[in-house]
Amino acid sequence: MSTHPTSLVVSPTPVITRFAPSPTGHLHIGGARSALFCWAYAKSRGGRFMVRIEDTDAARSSDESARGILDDLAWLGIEWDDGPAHTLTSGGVSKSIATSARDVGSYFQARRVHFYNAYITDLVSRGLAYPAFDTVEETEAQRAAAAAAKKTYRYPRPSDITRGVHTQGLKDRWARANAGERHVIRFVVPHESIIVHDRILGDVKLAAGELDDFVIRKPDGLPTYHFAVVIDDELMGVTDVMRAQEHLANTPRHVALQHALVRLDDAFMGHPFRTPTYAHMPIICNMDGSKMSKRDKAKVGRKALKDAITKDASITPALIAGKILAATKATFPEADIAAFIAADNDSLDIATAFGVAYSLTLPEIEVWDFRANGYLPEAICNFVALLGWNPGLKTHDGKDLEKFDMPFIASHFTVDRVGKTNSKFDRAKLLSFNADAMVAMGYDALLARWIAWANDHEPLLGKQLTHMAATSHDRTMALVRAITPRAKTLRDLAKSAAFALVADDVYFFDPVAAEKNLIAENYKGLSLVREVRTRLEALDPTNFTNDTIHVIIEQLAQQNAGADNKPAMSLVSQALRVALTGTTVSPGIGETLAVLGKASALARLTRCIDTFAV
RNA sequence: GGCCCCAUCGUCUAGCCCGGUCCAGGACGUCAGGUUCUCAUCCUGAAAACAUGGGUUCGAAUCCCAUUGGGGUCACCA
Repeated sequence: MSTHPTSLVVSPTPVITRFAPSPTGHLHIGGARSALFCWAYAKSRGGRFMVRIEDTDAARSSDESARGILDDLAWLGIEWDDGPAHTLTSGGVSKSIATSARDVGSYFQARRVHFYNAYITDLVSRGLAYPAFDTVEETEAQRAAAAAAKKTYRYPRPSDITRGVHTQGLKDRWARANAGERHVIRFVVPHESIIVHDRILGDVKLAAGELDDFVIRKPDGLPTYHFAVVIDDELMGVTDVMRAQEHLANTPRHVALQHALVRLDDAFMGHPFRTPTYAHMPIICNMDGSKMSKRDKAKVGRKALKDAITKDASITPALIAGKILAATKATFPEADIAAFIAADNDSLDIATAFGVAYSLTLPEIEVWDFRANGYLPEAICNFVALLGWNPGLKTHDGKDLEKFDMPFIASHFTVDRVGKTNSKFDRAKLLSFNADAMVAMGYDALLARWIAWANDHEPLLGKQLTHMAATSHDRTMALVRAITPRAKTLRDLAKSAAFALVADDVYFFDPVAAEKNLIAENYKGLSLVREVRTRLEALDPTNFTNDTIHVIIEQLAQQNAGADNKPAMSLVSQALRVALTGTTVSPGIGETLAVLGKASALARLTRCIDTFAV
């Protein structure tokens, strides 16, 4: 764990890591962990952490997604030194990131096409890349034929192409391409085995002949992922690549490209591309072992839909569309919904809209989901850091150290403590971490966070809380203290706080609870409520605290002790609880009263008495 | 299916590299008690794992091999 002091001296180049998301949706929780580890590694080595937006899929990428991903990263506290400038605004506070990024050109790949094209041209001129004119249908057909014959499909190198030779065939192809014919550019892979030295997995060898001539530039002129990554990592000085294991199989392509490429810029003209160190991290899975993906939302939505249809055959796509329209004002064609049910599409939009319309809880997959549901960034980072890594330290009482903050991760992270095995994402444990984090920050901070969260995600609640905190701060703090042990997320907080947030004259008396605790035994409970009301009325409003109230309640309980002389605490408190909240569940009865305050408490007791008095 | 990676309680993991201190420790969850005015919180305790089979060795969770199982990847997506 402790870095050897010499290692810093030995390593001359500063560490530069990067997180390179594709802006096609929200930040995936697995991506968040990748980013966290890259960030932590750079920080632990005094290096720089970079974010680059891989928007080379013109059809699926969007600036909105890019902004969302950057915002989620910033919210998590994973701040990049290099990358797009971004301002995080949360709870009315703004924070700017990447204000002194290195000047290495745009951090959006779609704006770096000139770089890629220069290197493509160079490769072609050296007989290491060639235009190919196959249609998508043709290659698809060949692939299908190979699959039918149970053979591995590899793109066959054209006979007019020889690696490293600028053949006449290549010249002809280039002429056709320049004339405007639709084409891709393929890389002429070397016939040699490639070894990836992985810092987590060890040496991973790919035999010669396993790679085919893969595409490095698409018909629209944009580079493929493989090519853009290799060019940019070199040009941007990336020294260490850390990413999920799903990328392991791509790495030989990248290494092959690095071996073939040389720098074309003045400062480094002719220098061969360097191979960064690689570390492939285990994958984060669902509890059922499958890879955690955005499609899981569709799966859950579809299952609920199917269950509903099984129960009630009259439910049709048209009916569902209507209900979605009513709930979300969004319109979906019946055909799309039918296709969704039949698993012919996995529309996230339909799944989400369906979830809203049918009050269905979809699994949290993206950072945004956790954010909206009231998880704390520090809890998420802490939890996610433990998926595939741990500091290997003990607490003072000998237990495994597993609660820590971002500075700790930044100073203690080492690649050699990253594991090799995939992990399952256990929400129950995350919830536990989140609950602990809420307590750990202290009630003042928690209130501020709760309000900030509510302002962003539940504006009405935010207004209510802001008003309450401003007008009666003591009662608000009492409320937070009372409900925190009953909540695991910021969103949960509102559930336990509902009794205090509802108006004095609208909450509903649960009939069963009222019968049992107020009316039964000849209105025993109600008479206790009357008695409490009389005694509370005598209290000074400024002295309406848990302690003073508790004394009064205990006295009354003692006076109503049963034959065994045990105070009738349960009798009194349950009667009061129903009177004050309409239900039998609330924080301690003294706390409940104190949170409401004298005026509100008396009003509620009066309303209860008026409602049930004979 | 080809190629690649992986394998400790239900889950996250410590231990493995440098065999003995491990009839395997912690955490979450579960269960049982306790505290308690309800619900929670909190406290105590319990059940719960080295995938299987071969080696190597005086000795294997730790090293080697095979099997089985799981995962990833095979795009003009990234």
